[in-house]
Amino acid sequence: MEIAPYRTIGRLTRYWRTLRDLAAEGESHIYSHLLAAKAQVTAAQVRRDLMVLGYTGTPARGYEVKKLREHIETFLFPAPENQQKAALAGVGNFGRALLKFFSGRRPTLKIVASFEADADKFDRVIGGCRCYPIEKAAEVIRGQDITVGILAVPDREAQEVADIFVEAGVRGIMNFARTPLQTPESVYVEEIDLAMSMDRVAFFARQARQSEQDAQNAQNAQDACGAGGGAGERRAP
Amino acid sequence: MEIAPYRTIGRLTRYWRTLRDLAAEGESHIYSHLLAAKAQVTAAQVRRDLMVLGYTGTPARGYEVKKLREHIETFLFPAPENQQKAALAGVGNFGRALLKFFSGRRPTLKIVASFEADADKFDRVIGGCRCYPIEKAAEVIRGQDITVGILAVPDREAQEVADIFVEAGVRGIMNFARTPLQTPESVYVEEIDLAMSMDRVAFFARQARQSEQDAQNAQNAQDACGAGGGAGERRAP
DNA sequence: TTAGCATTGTGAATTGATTCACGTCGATTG
DNA sequence: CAATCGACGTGAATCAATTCACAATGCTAA
Repeated sequence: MEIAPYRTIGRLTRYWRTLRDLAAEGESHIYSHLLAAKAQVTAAQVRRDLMVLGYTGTPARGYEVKKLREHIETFLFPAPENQQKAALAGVGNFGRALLKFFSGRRPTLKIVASFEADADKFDRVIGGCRCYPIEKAAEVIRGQDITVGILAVPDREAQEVADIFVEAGVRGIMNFARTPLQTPESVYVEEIDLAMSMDRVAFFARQARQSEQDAQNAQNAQDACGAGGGAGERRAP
Repeated sequence: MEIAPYRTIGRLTRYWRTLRDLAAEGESHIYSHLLAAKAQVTAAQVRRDLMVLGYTGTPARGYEVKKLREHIETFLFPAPENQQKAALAGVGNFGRALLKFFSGRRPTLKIVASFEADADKFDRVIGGCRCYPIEKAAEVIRGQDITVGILAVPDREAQEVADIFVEAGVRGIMNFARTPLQTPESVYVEEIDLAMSMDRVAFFARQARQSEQDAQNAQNAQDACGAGGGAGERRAP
């Protein structure tokens, strides 16, 4: 079941984008360390990641941009004729922004339907796709063979909608609600908890500030009185 | 510098939310395995995470909801009087949605300013905070002592804005652009690459579908001809 | 008062991902 | 044509995070 570590899959899409840009700039070859620099990882990481593809570069020229890109595409994306489809639940502020954000942009996955509990929004076309009442979800998902679901509903509704989606055949979910979902083993869930990310950023930012200030204070203390305490840092004489 | 593994910090905010809900329901105590169930992790994980707090429960009653919550607050959040402030760059569809999403909701961190390159938006109040031209960013950030930045600008501008932010004193960044940022060691960056997440969800969804279909086909093949091949699954007689 | 029990806190083991380090290869150069 | 060089692929080592497993704890009930 595990074809490749999940972080590798993520990085491959970044490499793919970089290769697209490189191709646009007319580059024909690239070395692992240059690709690494552009993706902010180490060269060894790149080489390790690319092992899953079965494609190999040459020591002299590195990787062929065109070929490597094709291999990543073959590995990551379905053939265009069976493009995957996604549906979004919850057409609030955030849901609408997601619809606009993803519309057009992703050639590999298309959002083809949205669902809402609020009757005001039914049948309107928002962000390029029709909005159905949530009761029709199972029907639409089965009818259009939708495999990916995006949950932008209020926290308390997330699990319920997820259950409907999974039952109807969805096998991958992006969950923007802050309630971690319970789903069968076979369903992949990407939890995107922005409030959590925010708290974490705030925490580490505060810590960085703190340690800068501490360093500053230590500096001042040292400047003020020549004889430092027992536990302080050592400076060159 | 490393006070706790970064994943632990993230989970602590989830525990905190759960504790808030539990308190609202009038629960006074909770066991690690129940907290774990609500946060979708293992009991051992919860206990390990809580070690960083220095608070300890009792074998008989588990953790006191009120006290544990307070300890997490003390650990994660600054005192109310020096609440942290954040600024958002890029007031497009997505930026606006983020402003609305975070406004009010986060007591621990407040978005107090937004920045834009597009002159049409200057001075308007969007999502509860004033929109400044990006040129004023350094000044506003220093003036208001903003420590956290949220980047919702187009990919190619992200690095440039990040540099301005960091120079002005920002020490934590949420980056919604798909270009990984280069920043000094001391700045914490949370890369939120939605396109990457989307690709990954699509990939694993496809894989799950595939393996279900394979299983289905294997099943049909077995049903059709009684004598299975050498490598097939065994079924109970 | 004591035995029994479920739970905590944590050292040790495990798992999974990343990095190291080196044998190999193919181009280039003198 | 042989020597040199730099980059690739990958087994092994390292590092970080999670899970295991068990001694210690303090309640409950007889």
